[in-house]
Amino acid sequence: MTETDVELLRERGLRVTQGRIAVLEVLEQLPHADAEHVHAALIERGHDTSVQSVHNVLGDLTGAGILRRFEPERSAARYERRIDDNHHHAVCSSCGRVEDVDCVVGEAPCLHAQAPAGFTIQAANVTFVGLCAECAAAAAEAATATAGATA
Amino acid sequence: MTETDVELLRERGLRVTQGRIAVLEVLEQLPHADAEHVHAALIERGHDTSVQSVHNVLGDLTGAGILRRFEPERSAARYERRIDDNHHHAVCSSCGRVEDVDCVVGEAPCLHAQAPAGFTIQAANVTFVGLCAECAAAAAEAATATAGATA
DNA sequence: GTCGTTCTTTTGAATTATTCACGATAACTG
DNA sequence: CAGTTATCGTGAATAATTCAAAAGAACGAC
Repeated sequence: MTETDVELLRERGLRVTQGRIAVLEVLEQLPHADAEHVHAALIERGHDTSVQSVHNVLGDLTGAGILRRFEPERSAARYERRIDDNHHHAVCSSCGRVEDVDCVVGEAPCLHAQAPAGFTIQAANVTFVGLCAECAAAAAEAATATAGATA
Repeated sequence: MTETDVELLRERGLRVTQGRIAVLEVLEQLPHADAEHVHAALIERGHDTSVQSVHNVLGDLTGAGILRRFEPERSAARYERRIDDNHHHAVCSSCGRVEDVDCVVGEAPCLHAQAPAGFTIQAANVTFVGLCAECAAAAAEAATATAGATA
C-alpha cells in the first residue's frame, strides 16, 4: 500500500514525506476523518506532529487531487481518499456518522439538472441527511419508552 | 408582506419582534445572504443591531422552520426563505455567487439512492459547483488573451 | 391600560476550525 | 555528498459562530 502511495505522491509532483504517507495510511482506515481525528490517529501511531501540520498536509493532498474534502453541515471538514468515483455521503443527523453512498445514476449524478443560464457545472455534491441504523433504533426505543411511561 | 411575516412568526409560536421582521424582509431581497450580509443590510436600513443578534435571529428562524440554512464549502453559512420546495444550489467556484436550481425530479430528488443498510433518509442536499455565466466569460477571455500574448 | 411573566436582545467574552508567517528540517537533483 | 527548495513545526492570528448573564420588549391576564 505504501509503495502505491509513494508513486501517487510522485505522480502529482509532491515530495514523499513520512507525514504525507502516514496521513494517507490513516485515511485508509478512517475514511471520513476530520483534521483532528487524523492528528489523533497519527499521535497514536507514534508520529509526533501538530494539528496545523495535519491541516497543511491535508490541504496539499487535496489540492493535488489525492484527497477529497467535504464539509457536512455544522461539523468540521472531513477528508477521504475516494476521489475517482463520484459517490455521495449520508450524514446521520443524530450521531454525525458519515457513510458512503454509491451513486445509482451512472457517473455524473444529477448533472442534468436545470442549471441557471450560462452556468457551467463542474461537480455535484450530494449529501443525504437522516438517521443511521443505530440512531433510528435508539430513537424508536425512546419513543416507545415515553409512550409507555405516559400511558 | 409584513403582515404575512407576522402571521408566519405567530404560527410557529415565535414572538413578533422588529428584528425578526426586518431579517425576513432582508432575506426577501437577498435570497442567499450570510449573517454578515444580513447584518450589513439591517444597518443600512437603520436597524441598529449586532452580528451576534443576527445570528440569534437566524438561528431561531431556522429552528422554527421558517428559514433554511446551508453552507457552501469554504464559505460562511447562508440563509434563505425558500423552504417548502426542495430546490438545490449552484455555487460559482470563482466568485462564490449562489443561485437556485429547481429540481428536475419531482419532489424528492435522488432520495431513491442506495442508502446504507438501515439508514433513514430525511433530506437531500444537492450543491452544484461550477462557473457562473460571468466568471465563465471572464475565464474564456483571459484564456484567449494569454494565448494571444504567447503566440 | 397596567402588571407580570417569559421570551428576546444585547454585550462581551469564549470556542472551534482553520490559516498565516517564518525559521528549521528534510527530500530530491546533480 | 552538497545545494536547492519544498515541507514541517511552532506560534500567533483570523473568521464564524456560540455561550452566558443582565436589560429590554412582547404577549396574556386582570
